[in-house]
Amino acid sequence: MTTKSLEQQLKEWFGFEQFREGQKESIESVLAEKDTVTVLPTGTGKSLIYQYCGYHLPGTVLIVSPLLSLMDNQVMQLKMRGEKRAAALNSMLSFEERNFIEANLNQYKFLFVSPEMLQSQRLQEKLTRLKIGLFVVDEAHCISQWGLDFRPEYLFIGEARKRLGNPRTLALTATAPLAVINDILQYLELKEQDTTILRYDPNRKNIYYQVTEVSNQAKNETLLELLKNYPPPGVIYFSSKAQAENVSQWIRQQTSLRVDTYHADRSNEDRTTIQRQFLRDELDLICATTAFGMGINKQNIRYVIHYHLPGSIEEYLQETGRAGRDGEQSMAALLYSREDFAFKYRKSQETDLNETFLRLLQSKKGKNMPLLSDSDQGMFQIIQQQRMNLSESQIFIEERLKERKEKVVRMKDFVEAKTCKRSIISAFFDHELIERPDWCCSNCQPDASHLVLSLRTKGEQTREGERDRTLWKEKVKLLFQL
DNA sequence: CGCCTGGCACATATGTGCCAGGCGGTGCTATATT
Repeated sequence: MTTKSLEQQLKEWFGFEQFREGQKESIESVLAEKDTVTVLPTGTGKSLIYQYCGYHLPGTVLIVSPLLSLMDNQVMQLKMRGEKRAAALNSMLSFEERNFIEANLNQYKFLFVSPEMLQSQRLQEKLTRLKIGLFVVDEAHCISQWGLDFRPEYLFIGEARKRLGNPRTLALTATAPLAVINDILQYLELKEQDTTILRYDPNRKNIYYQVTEVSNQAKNETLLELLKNYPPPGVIYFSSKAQAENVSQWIRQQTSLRVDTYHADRSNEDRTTIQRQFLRDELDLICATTAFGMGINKQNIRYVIHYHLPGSIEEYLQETGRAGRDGEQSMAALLYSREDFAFKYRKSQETDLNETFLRLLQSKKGKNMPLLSDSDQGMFQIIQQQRMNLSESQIFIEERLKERKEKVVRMKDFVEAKTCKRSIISAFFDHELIERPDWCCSNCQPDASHLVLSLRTKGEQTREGERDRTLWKEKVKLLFQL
C-alpha cells in the first residue's frame, strides 16, 4: 500500500473529498486481496469502486456487464475523465475494431464484456494470456434474476473466471437478499469463507412507499388521480408491453403530459431517443416494462408508479429506487389488484419442461426439440450441463418453480401487510430498520395528501427555476452569437 | 391464489354440501450471429 491515504487518492483521481457509504469498505477489501460482494443502493457510485481499484492494481480490470448501453456509458464516462485505455468488447464493433482490441488487450486498463462474449473460446484463450488485476461482475443480481431464466450464459461466468486463473473478483449489485447472494457466490464459484460480503439497506429514506388496493375497473381513474397530483418526471411500470402502450395512449388523451413508452419492442434508436428526452426533461412520463431502468442515471425522477404487481420484492426495490436519486422527497405508488397476483402467480408456475419434454431430452433426439419459452432457457441449460436424469431434472424444476412462486407470494404478502412497509423491506434484505422518516409508507401515514401537496409546489418551483435557467442560457447564447 | 363450476354422494325424490379441476385482462427481461 502506498503512503498516501485512500482519501487523498480519491481527491487526486476522482476529485471527490470523501467516500460514500460502502465505497471505502469495498475498496479496502479488494486491496486486501479478498473476493468481494458489495450490495449498495443505486446511484451511490458503484463503478467508482472498480475504477479506483483499477488504478491501484497492476493489470486489466475486466468488467462483465449485462447491457451494451451500460458498457458504452461506462467507457464514455472513463474517456471523458481522460482515461483512454477503456473499451467495450461486443457485437456492436466492426470486424476490424474487434480484431484491433483483441490484438491489443494488454493496452487496456478497463475492458467491458457481456457474459455471452465471455463464453467465446477465442476470447477466453486471449484473456488467459492477459494479466487480470480485477474481475468485476456488474449488476451481479442478473446471475440469479436472468441467468436462471433466459440468459444462461450468466451461470457460466464462474467457469470462465476459473479458466482465467481465479482472478480477484468483485461482484456489485443494488439489491440482493440472502438467496441472491448465495446464487452469486455459487455461480461465480466464490468460497463464502474467503469472500467479503458487504450489504447495505436498499431502503430509501426519501421515498414514500404507497400501496393502494384497487379493482381493475377503477385502476385507470386512480392512476389519473395520481398523475394529476404528482409532479413530473415519473415512470409507470407495467407487466406487459401492450398494456404500457394502451395506457400511455389513454394518458395522452386525458392529460397534457408528455408521455412515451419504453419496452423491448421499441427499436434501439427509439429507446435511445426516449431516454435522452427523458433525461433532458423533454418528457414528463415514461410507460415502461422492466426493460427500462438499468443504467438510467436520472437524478430528479419524482415518482415511480407500479400499475401491476412486480414479480418480486427485489424487482420492486430496483424499480422504485430509480426515484429521488437527488435525495429529494419522492413517491413510490403501487396499484394492486388481486387479479395481478393471480396472473403473476400463474405465469411463475408455467413451464414447458414437462415429463414428455424431459424424456425427449434424455433419449437425445435433440433435433426435433420443441422451441422453449424464454423463461425455460436457463433451467434447460443447467439440466443439460449437469447431465441430470429424469427424476433429478424433475426435482430441480420443481424447486425452481417453488422459488419463483415464493417470490411472487412474498410480494403479495408485502402488499397485503398491515404493518410498516419499510420495515418489511428492510427485514427482507436482513437489515433492521432503525429510524423511520417523517413520510414512511401508506401504513404509517395513510393520508399522504400533505406530502403530495408539498411535492407539487416544490416541483413547480424547480421547473420554473429550470425554465429561468434555460432562458438565461438562451440570452447568453444570443449575446455571444453562439 | 381464489373463485366458480360440475359431478358426485347423501338424504330424500328436490335440494344440500363437499371436493376436484379449471381458469383469470395481460409476460417481461439481452446478447450474439448471419
